[in-house]
Amino acid sequence: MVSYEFPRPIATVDVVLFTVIGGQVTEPADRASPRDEASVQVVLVPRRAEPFPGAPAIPGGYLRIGEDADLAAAAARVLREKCGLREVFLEQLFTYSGATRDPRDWSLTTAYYALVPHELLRGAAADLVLRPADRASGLPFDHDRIVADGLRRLRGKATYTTLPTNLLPPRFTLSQLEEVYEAVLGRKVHTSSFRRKMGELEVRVGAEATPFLQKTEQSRRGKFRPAVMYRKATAELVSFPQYF
Amino acid sequence: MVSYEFPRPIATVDVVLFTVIGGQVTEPADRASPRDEASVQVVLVPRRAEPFPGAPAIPGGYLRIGEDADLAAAAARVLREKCGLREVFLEQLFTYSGATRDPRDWSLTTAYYALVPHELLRGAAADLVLRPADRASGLPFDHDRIVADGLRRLRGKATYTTLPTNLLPPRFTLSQLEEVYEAVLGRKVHTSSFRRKMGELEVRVGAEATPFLQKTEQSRRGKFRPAVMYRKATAELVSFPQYF
DNA sequence: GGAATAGTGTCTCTCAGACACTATGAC
DNA sequence: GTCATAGTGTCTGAGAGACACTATTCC
Repeated sequence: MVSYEFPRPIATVDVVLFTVIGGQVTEPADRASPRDEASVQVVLVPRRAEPFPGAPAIPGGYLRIGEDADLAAAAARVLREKCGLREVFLEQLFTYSGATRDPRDWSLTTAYYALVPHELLRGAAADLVLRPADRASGLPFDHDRIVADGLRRLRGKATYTTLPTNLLPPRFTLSQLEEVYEAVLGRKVHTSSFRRKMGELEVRVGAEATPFLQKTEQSRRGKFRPAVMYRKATAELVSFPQYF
Repeated sequence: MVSYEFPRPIATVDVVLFTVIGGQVTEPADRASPRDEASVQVVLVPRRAEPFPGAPAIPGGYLRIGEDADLAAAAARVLREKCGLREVFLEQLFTYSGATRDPRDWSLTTAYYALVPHELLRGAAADLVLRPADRASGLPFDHDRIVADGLRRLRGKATYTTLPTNLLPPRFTLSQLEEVYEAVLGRKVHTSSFRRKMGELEVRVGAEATPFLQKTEQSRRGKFRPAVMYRKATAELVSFPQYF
């Protein structure tokens, strides 16, 4: 039997890009203000094309089968072209589809979510818009739902993995890490328990186990007691033995 | 700016269908043999079309944009047409893509995984092939990887949700439920702890909480002590407060 | 010294793991 | 009674939650 070809749908990719601002995460070390809370933001880009030109939307675009090796490569290209970002954490979220979600034709979009430390955004594209991730609504297409799903995934994985470390630069303090977790989870964590669990977390490198968090010689200096800066032992996601 | 149309990829859906056989799950109540372990099986269908005609593969097919409302509907149609199944648990797994995964063209397939009690398979299509899910290999395309990913998802969700209940008929005993969890997780669980956690599990129905497992008047009779049969309070997935 | 943040020590209480125990029905 | 499965009671040990405490820096 010869394979019969069916009409093909529109195929696109969309990226929910998250970052964290506020608190100790982005403030200069010498800031004087009392601690304000860090918050998760979603990065939007004004649409250039029809439909909805000008409306802030999550970055996305057509799959280019002559150019993209696979969907992940297409998502990375979108981040590069629309946000000026390279080498950020990127993971597939969900594929949304349907006869009516795009006014033009039956369409299918594979959504990815990405995490970026805020400092990397500052040198990137100029037309980026930040919105609090839990209050993003009124976006075109089904982007409201995609953002909500991405945030849910981020929250879920934050409870048992080191995923939120990807929202910080390579060197960070434990206070910053705690703030990022609190921003993502939407609640305070117990400082002592948090440090205990983080400090006990190990990662296998071949046969031997090494601590996931490695002390560096650097410290972050501000108006008060300096904080030790840590780096990750691996870029991989690491799971906690138990929940938070 | 007028939207420029790019060439579209092949779009298909594939379904990893799991079931559990053996042990108390499928044996007749009066069987005399000593308990053999239950095991997770993946359901395969011999391919009818090129490429790889005749080879057992996970059921799949072209997306039909004139017929399918969305990808989930396409997956449900595939289960109906190729396996004779309706109304089984079905959830999106991952979208696989690339220029080379299908010899014909740049292709994209959204994989779903589905769970079915074995008794529903007996009245279904005749050409179905069962394979132990953890030893399925040599399948066409990238189906080996898709099955492995589906099994990993099933295992992962089994540790914190009631997902494996979908591998049992509407009425089941706690022993059967334990066997299904053991088959999925690939290890024994502690009977006492398992029953304690299952028994304590509650589900919110509006404002009030009711037990997830509801006793029925029926009991499952065999050669030995009869077992109380339970039913689920809800078809929804329920999460445990903690891990197993 | 005070203010503010960084970081630690330790108690408690919950709950999963362990396992011995009882219960029921066919024979 | 025995056999086999169904189902329970209870101890314990690990570890998250709670919170008081100490440490370091700038002023």
